[in-house]
Amino acid sequence: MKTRIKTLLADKPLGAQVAFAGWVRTRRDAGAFSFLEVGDGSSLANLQVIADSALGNYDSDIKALSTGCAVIVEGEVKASPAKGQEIEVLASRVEVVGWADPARYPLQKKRHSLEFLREISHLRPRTNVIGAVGRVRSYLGFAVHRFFQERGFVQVHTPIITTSDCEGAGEMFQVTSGGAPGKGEHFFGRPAGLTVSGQLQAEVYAMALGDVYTFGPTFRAENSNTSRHLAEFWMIEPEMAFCDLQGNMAVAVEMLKFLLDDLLAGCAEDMKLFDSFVEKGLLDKLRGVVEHEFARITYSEAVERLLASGKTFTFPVAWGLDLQSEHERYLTEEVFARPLIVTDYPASIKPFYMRVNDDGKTVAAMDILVPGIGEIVGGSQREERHDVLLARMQEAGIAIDDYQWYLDLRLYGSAPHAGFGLGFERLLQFVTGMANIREVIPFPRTPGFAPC
RNA sequence: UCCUCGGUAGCUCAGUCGGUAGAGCAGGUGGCUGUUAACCACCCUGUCGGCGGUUCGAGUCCGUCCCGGGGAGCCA
Repeated sequence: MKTRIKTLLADKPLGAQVAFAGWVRTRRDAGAFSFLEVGDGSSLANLQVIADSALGNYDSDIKALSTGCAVIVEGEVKASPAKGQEIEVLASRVEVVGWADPARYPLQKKRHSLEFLREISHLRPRTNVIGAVGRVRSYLGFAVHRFFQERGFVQVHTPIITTSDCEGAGEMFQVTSGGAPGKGEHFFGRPAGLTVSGQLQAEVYAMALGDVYTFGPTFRAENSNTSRHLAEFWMIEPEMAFCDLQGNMAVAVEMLKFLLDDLLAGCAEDMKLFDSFVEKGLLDKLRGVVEHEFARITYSEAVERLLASGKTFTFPVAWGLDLQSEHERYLTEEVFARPLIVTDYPASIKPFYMRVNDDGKTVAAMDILVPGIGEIVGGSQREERHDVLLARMQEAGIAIDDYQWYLDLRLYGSAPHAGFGLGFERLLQFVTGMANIREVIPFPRTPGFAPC
């Protein structure tokens, strides 16, 4: 019976005979035996194995072990007499099941640059930091589902292939059958693409099931080459019926605090690694977000603040112009030094589906900005009035015929509703401190890059 | 896509005024040690990102393309 190293390190079953399997991180030889550091991916920490020279395969196998080799170990758990680890396993058997030729294996015991590791995305999860990201990503993804499920939200699997663009959400990848016979020019009878957002379809289910959410992959064919953009990324999009902008913000803030708090408790070991080696002060930063209120200002107030700041910005500040990265960073990093919610943007710079405020000039939109990343959440109350929505769509040049289904939601039992989108990888960047988004998704897809 | 800085050994980098390339680590061999990124000695390692140009001669200068870092735009 194989036991996970995480379990052995937590339970410390001194005197017990155990069996486990993993990959050798390092081998150090001492006179009559060798130290093997073995990890199985279940935790950041490895388990030290004492392999005595009396073992039958000591000279043939154990002395030849190197970083990356796969082994199955059986032995007795003992208290370690030396510093660095509490327990170790005195091996009665070490079976090598997979060699890793040290002359060719790219991973060394040393640190590697993240850029180099990206070139070997099939091997990089074996490193401490990328392995930790993998565990944290999994934990956080499950926490997202827990947050919504515990509050009665219903998950909706919105389509990956879609025929409706979500205006303002960037370029779509085109989907074709590559000339597969029998369906004419278009497999679906019309042009189709990969989804850029599940929001519009989520609204359909919100108007039937109440509170819903999507959590799935999203695709953008933008030629974006930055540390914050991917061509394929995962988005969390709740959509709530009978909900206004205030309720929307409340859910977004509660969700962020829940996720951070849960992660700090549930991934303490990995989070400590990020705090020590990736972003100093990360844990304090995250605790601060959990414990403090988010700052809130309207777009109009933000413009006033920027104009009154006396700062010289590269891009102009004026009511009606969108806030640039430098403006958002100044507000969230310098003025407030904590997460900041900016609301009520000019209608002219926001998509058609956002609800027009009574002033006729602004919409019930909200962006949550966080220090270091910028925009992490974007949401709004949706326009529920058929006539207003139709006018906005015509104004925006939307092909009305393609969106009758969306307009129908406002024709039959329309209700106020609201929702937001959260970029899962942006959140992971924020919680791990990883500077480049390519490090927080297992297989990053960027322009010109998709090796496997 | 734009601005900017880079691409030299498996990795991280140095390479002066244009004169045919070096260090540390990794790897190999041997030694030593309850070791912790072990240590000591010796040995091996190159399409200097690709293509083209200038030159007696290019890692070095010029052009162009590809890739990466940082910043920006677009956005999540």
